[in-house]
Amino acid sequence: MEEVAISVLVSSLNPQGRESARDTVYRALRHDILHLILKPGTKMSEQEVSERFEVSRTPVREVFMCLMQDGLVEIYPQRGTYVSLINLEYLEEGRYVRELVETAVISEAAGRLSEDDLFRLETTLAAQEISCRNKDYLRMLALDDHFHATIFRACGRARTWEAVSQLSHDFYRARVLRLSHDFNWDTIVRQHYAIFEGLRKGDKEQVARVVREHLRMAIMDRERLRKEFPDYFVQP
Amino acid sequence: MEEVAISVLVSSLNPQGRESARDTVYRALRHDILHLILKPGTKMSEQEVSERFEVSRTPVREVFMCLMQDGLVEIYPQRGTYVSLINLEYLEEGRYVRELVETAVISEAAGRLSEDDLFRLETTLAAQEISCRNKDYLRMLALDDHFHATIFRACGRARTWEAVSQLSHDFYRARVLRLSHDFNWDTIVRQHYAIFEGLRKGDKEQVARVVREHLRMAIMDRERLRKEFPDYFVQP
DNA sequence: TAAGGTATACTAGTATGGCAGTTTCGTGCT
DNA sequence: AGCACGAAACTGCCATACTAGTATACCTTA
Repeated sequence: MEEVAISVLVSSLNPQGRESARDTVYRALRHDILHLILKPGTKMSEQEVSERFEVSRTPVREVFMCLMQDGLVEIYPQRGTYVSLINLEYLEEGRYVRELVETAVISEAAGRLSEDDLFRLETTLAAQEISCRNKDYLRMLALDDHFHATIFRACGRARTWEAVSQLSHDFYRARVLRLSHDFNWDTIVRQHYAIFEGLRKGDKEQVARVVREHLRMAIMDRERLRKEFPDYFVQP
Repeated sequence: MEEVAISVLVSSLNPQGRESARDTVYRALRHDILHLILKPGTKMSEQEVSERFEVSRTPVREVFMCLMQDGLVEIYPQRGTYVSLINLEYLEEGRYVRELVETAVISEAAGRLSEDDLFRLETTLAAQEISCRNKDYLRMLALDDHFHATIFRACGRARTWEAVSQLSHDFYRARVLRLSHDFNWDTIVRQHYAIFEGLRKGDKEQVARVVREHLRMAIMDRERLRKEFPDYFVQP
């Protein structure tokens, strides 16, 4: 059921439907990095990955390049490729831009969504409630992003969402990191409902306010995170 | 003297200083596509490119991948790779996001720039006046971007600028296209001066207003462009 | 024992060849 | 003349071999 997140992330790889070895490896590694299965700072050898996926080094190499462009790995020629560390400055930058763009886009969307769009959002909300009850946090995270992505797409801003997401990789990883701890997803679901209602009623003020609140809530205690996982972060 | 633009564009390819064959080809092709030397819709064969740059097909392949991620080419497996057409929707989307982000960032920057930053901006302005007098339009374009990039970088938002630029490739190509026609760069330089003054005085209102005006001015007559270069654009 | 230099085992970068699709164009048949 | 078929010439995809640069462990030497 990871497809919710993945379909958003990859999408633009192959104009046709077919999936190359490259796409497979790219999806897998990207997923593993974003979900901290591959921990920041880990060394990734082309050889090792090519053996794990049973492909040659060529597609792996290309995947590494893409991941570097995404800012997810760093390649040091003749030395090695490493999962990039989480950069708190990048994190804040991503969050800031997202707040900026999303409040604007969502105000624009208020009252303009089609019945179809609203249905999609409501369905996602239902899924969120279930996942929340089951304490399936990773799926919650995916659905959270899916909710926001749907709104962007509904206003014809799919590319904007992708660009903003691109900038928010460290934000995402930090959110995953925080999952191991507490955190009340109830609040998030409630906020989503508030956004949904605001969108339906067309209340620009409300949706902008809630979204801002929603994203600011995600400003977690960074120092604590850094204390707890010191070698996951770049030192300032 | 293209370095002004290029250094901004590439930057993050190689953590070290050295440049691989891949980087060279990437830079060159990217430049050629953005400046319409390679026209939208052109077929690009791996073979042809590898011969032109006297490298093997492997780095060329990798460059094609990167360009696809940038949205500058489209790869159809077993058929060919083509320079992507300009999409007016993407163009407007890029312009919209840029307006949104840049007005916010620049208001934030007002009154907070260091002497060093202001000096850099003023130097760029001087260069612009010269290029304007010489009617060196391509350099004007590069300097225009450089001016804005400098502001972003000065507020520690370099990555934001890159992400926004990424989204603005079609916007950029359209600007290049328009260069062949009229257009009063004087106005642009004057606006830049106004921005500069506003930044120095710390007048948030002024800079935001001018930037918005500045970017809206770039809303060119799209229909005319499409009429004139019909096969450069995707049909809606 | 400690320091320095060298050999070796890595790394990523590049070149090349073979494969499997797709397109194109020429040939032969109707 | 027009249409269908097939061969050939592309395309990108992947595997493999080789090059060159880097880190490290070990051995030599002072």
